[in-house]
Amino acid sequence: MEPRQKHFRKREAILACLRSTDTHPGADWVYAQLKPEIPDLSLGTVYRNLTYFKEQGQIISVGTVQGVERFDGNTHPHVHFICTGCGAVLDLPEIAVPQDLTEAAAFSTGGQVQSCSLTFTGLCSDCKK
Amino acid sequence: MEPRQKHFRKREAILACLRSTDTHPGADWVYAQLKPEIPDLSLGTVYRNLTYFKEQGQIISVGTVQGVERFDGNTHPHVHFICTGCGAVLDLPEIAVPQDLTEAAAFSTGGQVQSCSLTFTGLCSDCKK
DNA sequence: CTTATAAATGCGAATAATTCCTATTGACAA
DNA sequence: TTGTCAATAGGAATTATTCGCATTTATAAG
Repeated sequence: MEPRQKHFRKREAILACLRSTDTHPGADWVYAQLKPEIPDLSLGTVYRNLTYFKEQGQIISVGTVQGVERFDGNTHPHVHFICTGCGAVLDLPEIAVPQDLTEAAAFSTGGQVQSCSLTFTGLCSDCKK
Repeated sequence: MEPRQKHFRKREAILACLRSTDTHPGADWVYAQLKPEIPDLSLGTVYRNLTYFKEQGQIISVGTVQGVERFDGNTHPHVHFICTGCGAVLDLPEIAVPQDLTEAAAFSTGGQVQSCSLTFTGLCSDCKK
């Protein structure tokens, strides 16, 4: 089974790579993952497409951790935990974001709320030791 | 009334500047504010002290907005709204963060939770138009 | 008073993540 | 074949942030 258009192979590979992991990686990690199988991949293309997908709402930005922006291919609303020790970003699927808060925020600002992010920061179980 | 120690005037001025505003500024804004009254202030000193205060827990980082890290002198837990149009960061004092979530997060990760941040993103009332 | 020490700072260089520029390529339609 | 337009590579450029080092200041010690 061939990929439909060679033109979009890299774009699709970048999205697929991001969706295949739960490490919430940065651009350089995605690049390093794909480079071996796509030798002529450019880092600029990774940045360009991550920005593109983010604008399209197909991925989200978890924020900047230790200087690099981290992404998440899972757009379903969920909570994150960021370890200040090792820089790991974890999902906390057990914790739900109260859904009425977004309406309250929209009312409070008088603007248009597009997304909501609840993030905990601290030391993961490994770095805690 | 003399400042106690000339040695700490700049450090104190940086903290006071951050606490005097609700704009959640970045390092360059603080520098621009203080430079006229403290002509020999260095941008490096602003960065150095913001990092220092952040480590001390006397200020918090709101996150990176359009490439620059934004700070908040108000360490009392509260919710933020970030406008993707103009880059403004607003407080949403009407919205409370459920306090039991932090315990749930600590239990869920098995680690040590140090802080919690709830942030909404969208367009402010001005940029909405 | 002099000396010593350590922290805070200024200044400019260095770093590193991200963006920008330009030529090239691939897809597709006329 | 030709034209057009989006996607890309490659590397240069940008820019926020950090680093290195000499200098200044406060404070304590001799």
